[in-house]
Amino acid sequence: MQTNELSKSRERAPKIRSTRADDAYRILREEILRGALPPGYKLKFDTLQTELGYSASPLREALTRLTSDGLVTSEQHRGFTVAEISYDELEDITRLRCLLEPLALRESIQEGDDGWEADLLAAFHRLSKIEESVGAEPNVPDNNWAHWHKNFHEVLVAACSSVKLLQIRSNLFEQSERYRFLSAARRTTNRDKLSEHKKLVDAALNRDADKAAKLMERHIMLTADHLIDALKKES
Amino acid sequence: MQTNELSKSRERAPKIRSTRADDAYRILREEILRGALPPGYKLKFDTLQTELGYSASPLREALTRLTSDGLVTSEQHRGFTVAEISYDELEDITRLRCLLEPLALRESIQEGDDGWEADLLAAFHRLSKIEESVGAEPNVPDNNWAHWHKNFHEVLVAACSSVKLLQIRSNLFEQSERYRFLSAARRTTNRDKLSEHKKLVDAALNRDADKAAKLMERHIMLTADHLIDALKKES
DNA sequence: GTGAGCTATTTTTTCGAAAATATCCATTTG
DNA sequence: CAAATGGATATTTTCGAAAAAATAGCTCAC
Repeated sequence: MQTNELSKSRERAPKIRSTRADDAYRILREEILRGALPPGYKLKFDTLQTELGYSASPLREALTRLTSDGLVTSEQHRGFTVAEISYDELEDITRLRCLLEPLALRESIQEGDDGWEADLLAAFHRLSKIEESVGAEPNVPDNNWAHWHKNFHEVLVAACSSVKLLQIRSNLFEQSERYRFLSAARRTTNRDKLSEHKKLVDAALNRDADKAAKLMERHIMLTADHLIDALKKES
Repeated sequence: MQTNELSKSRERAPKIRSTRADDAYRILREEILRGALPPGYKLKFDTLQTELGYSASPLREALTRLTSDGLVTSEQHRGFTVAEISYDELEDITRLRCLLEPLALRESIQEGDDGWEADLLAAFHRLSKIEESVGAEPNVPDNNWAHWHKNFHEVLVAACSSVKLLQIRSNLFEQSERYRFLSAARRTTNRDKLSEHKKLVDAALNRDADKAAKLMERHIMLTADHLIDALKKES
């Protein structure tokens, strides 16, 4: 049990204490997103408990949350399973993203201040640096790239004032992410995302909401098309 | 919904038992929706445990789910609280509903078959019967009315094929419901909702998606305006 | 051979108590 | 007097085991 070490480190910096349920949630989400826990995989408490070192209560809370996120399904008295994937669902998610993501972007562009512009430039810079270095090996689903890509898209819409819209957007983005990871191994072509992102930044900073919205929609559609292609090659 | 028939069939085949966490979830959601547990109320485990008779684990799961639903907030190591309400949030919810609810309705009208038409007529019938009997006492937030009203709106969009859209819609509807209940005690005027619902049914059965969508948007806006008026009278 | 019923086993769910953390309040200290 | 200290209390979170339910395996009747 890590209780000893944990409580020691907590003594030093007592402010930031995450619960074990939180940690379990993050870990499981990661593993599901990147396909380490594949669709349909039965999430047994016994296994998870011994493998992750968390007891049933925090695990159960984590799985409950993931169920709300749409990454896990649950049946009464039958436990939890990693959610299945399907073309239909990917299309469904994509369609909604095409509607909501541009909407959030429009508002963000309208409301964003100097701080937002700065954040956006910073986020783009980080992303492009990663993209350069990863560019050589396109087939490796790089952890860092995913992180900064997500961050970039989050900053892009961050100035939007609709909390609910941002929540929904974030959840849909996350679900798309899983499809990306699941098709990443089979991905062959690597389109020039950097320039797509660059164009988004330019439009945003020029406060050209119409253009930005259009670019965003195309960006999402292109990504989804790639995913569908990749998934089809498998089957 | 067909909850009655379903539960009856469950009695015969005693296989399907709900978990205590499920029950706790439903109970707490009800109480929060109708304001018995008011915004800002601290949800202490000790109290809930003795009052509802559930132990910590199922309660915790219920509260976690309600947090995802936006009815409860939680802070690490600080437990759970009934979510606060605000004009801003109500506006936010309303705006999104005005966007998504008509969209779902359009698709439902496009895809709905004969069975859907029948369900819709049935749902409207039940609602109008309730509405007649409740009409005399407009200020009583009647449990049954809320149930059949929710059911009516659910059936309206039920033929929409986008699972995610329906999930989001349902969640936003639920959050609006809380505002309705919270303002119900202070409600004075009682507009003619029955005719609004009637018009929706007619447009839907005539497959006039444009008209139905417009009616729906107006319906949501009117409701929200009433709520805001009612809430303002309080402060 | 098939399938209904029964038992053993596995797995989920729930409980009651222990551990970890936050909160409160009195007291001290600068 | 304000802020820091420390200990008592309240509360949340987690654990380990018991209870409840599902699943698998087996027997036996037909």
